[in-house]
Amino acid sequence: MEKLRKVSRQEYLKKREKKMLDEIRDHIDDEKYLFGGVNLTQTEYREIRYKKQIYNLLKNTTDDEAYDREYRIPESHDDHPEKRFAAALQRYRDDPIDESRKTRLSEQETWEEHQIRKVTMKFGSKNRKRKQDDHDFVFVKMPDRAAFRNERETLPIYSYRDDLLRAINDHRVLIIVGETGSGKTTQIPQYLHEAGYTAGGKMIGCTQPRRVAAMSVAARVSKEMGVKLGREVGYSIRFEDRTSEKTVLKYMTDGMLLREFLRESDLASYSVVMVDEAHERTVSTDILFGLVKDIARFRTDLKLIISSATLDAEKFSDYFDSAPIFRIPGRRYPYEIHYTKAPEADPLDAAIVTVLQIHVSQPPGDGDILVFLTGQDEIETAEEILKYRTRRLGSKIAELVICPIYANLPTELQAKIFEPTPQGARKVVLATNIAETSLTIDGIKYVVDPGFSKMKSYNPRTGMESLLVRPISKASADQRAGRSGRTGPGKCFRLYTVHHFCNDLDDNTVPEIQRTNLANVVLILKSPGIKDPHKFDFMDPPPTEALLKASELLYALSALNEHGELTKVGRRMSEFPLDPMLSKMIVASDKYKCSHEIISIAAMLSVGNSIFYRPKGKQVHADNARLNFHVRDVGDHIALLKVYSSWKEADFSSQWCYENYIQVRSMKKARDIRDQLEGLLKRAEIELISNPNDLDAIKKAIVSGYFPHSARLQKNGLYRTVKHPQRVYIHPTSGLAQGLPRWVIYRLRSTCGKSPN
DNA sequence: GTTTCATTT
Repeated sequence: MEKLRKVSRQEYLKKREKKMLDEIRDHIDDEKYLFGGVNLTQTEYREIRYKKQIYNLLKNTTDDEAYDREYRIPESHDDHPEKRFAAALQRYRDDPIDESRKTRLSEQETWEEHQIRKVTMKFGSKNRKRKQDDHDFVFVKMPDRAAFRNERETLPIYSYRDDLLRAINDHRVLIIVGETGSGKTTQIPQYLHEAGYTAGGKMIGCTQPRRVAAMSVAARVSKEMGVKLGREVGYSIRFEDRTSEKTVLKYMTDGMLLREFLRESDLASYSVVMVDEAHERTVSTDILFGLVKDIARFRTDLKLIISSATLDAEKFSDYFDSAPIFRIPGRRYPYEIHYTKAPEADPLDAAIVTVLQIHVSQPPGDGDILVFLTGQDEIETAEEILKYRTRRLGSKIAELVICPIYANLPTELQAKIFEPTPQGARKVVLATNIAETSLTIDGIKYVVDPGFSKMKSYNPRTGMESLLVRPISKASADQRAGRSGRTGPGKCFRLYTVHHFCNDLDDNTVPEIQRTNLANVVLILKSPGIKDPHKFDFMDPPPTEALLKASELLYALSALNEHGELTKVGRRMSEFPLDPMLSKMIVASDKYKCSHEIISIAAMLSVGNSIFYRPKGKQVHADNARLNFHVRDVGDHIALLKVYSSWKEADFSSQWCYENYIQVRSMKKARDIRDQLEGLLKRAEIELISNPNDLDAIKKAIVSGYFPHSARLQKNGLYRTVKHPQRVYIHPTSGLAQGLPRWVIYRLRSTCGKSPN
């Protein structure tokens, strides 16, 4: 009975999908353009063939287990952190400003003072001593050259130099465990160079997950070696290649090495590849693992170094056929960890109270406070409350300088966290995860960790990505704690219980490759001729269904043929470092003679964050400014194009951006991406043609990339996606929110929709 | 009915 119902529901869905496809055909005059030059009957035909292929694939994987593998989709947490945050935010917004609540406030005041007095009691119990990592290289001051030799020799790694070189000589793959501060990133490549691994012009490549890291480490090493940056020592990141013929030590982002691999699939110009910060498990590092492991099998002269933080060392070793592990101690200060005795009902409130407690009970000037919060909204709220409460305490306490920091904060405001704290005051830094790995702030002694962060997750069933507030992992909690006391011993206040830490938190954060849309990954894996991404040697395989979903999308975009092989279109698409739907859009623009406009749109869309600046208190002005770019119900893509061309007409002026509530940084990034895309057109055999007035042509090109994300207006005013029966609605900030066109194409988590008519 | 942690090619 149960089974029957299931099957009939599937059939029902299938029928409905077909019906919707039929309806599309009825509503669109030019049926060719909606499906990128393929008429519908053919699409249906392909769909059937593709379903068959998936069926075969599944049959070949044999075990149902693989198919049913647990998807790493975060389940809704029992106590709904999001709801709790939302409620807390609301409460605080209503709270302090309202005059009629004075009685309640004075009660709160008494309570607060009471709390502050008993501060030492509260965190007295349950200490756990931990060691602490010392320094990254990003903001290290450069001493003069004469001092370098000495300084190099005082690094912890120096005493292991000979053993290390012997181990590398004896093994093809070596796992190196060394905490930050051991000097591995700067020293190992130099040791290898001194030992002759760069003879014959071969390079030593060292990958970093972040651009700044690659740049600054290269700068540091070139100074240590006394050579000009970009000559013997260089770096290679997107938009900037500072290497030359002479370069032997090359620092680069992991994504960059991946792109290089697509051009030179045996990495012949390298004698050593060092994958640094491997524990961060970025998608690029994870793919590199598989590729590099494969290369090392036939290139016996290639040395492989995987360097990671302590926790996963055995796992890395297992993956690389029991490669030996080499441990190097770091240079650390001790830090204490304090837990709460009982769980906190309201993490934001607890964090604020803790900050005030620390501030009042500890002498000013002994160290600053770092608080980890989940996002911009929460940081802004916390800032308001803290300002309000410290103002009320007035001269009873020392000054508290509040510094918010998150990636989307305009750069000039970000600089504030690096300003030294004034005499007699204390700085409290309210940060997102950005302070966990990407930047280090001097002078932090106290860390307040409520134990949550926002995480991207991908649901392969619906093809939807979402951002959820989730408890962090143990590794992440330790990383946060380690941020205390870079300058001396520190303290970390965890706003949860020891029990929660030990029993509820995962050991490690789920690797990104298991919670992301894999379309791009599959396209990359297809290009060098890896026959089956399902058989790719992932260290942590992504869910089978996510891979299938990705292949299915690429097939629909005609990047793969019915045998799962890369087509000509697919090859042209893979030239672009973009999401496949955007790449397809560009490839299609060749046909519609509007590549000039489409690459602008693609660049604007692929700037990670929003182009529009919407500061608190000025939302109305910002929204009005944005409306200037929407001419009637023309769609948000066209609006983005207008933003870009207006900026260009204004000579790329920053002033213009301020006047129009546009993020300068995002626009500059869009311009960089656009320039790069323009350069790549030739490789993909696309002509650069401008056709700014034919909006229909532009829309057609967009649709041929984005048709898998189309949704149709229903009678009740909501939209329903075509591919999966999923209810969606247009974000109120979209230019289409009022018009409600019959059809839209959409981009998830974003303010973009557009009508195809 | 009003958003979005962090990265990267």
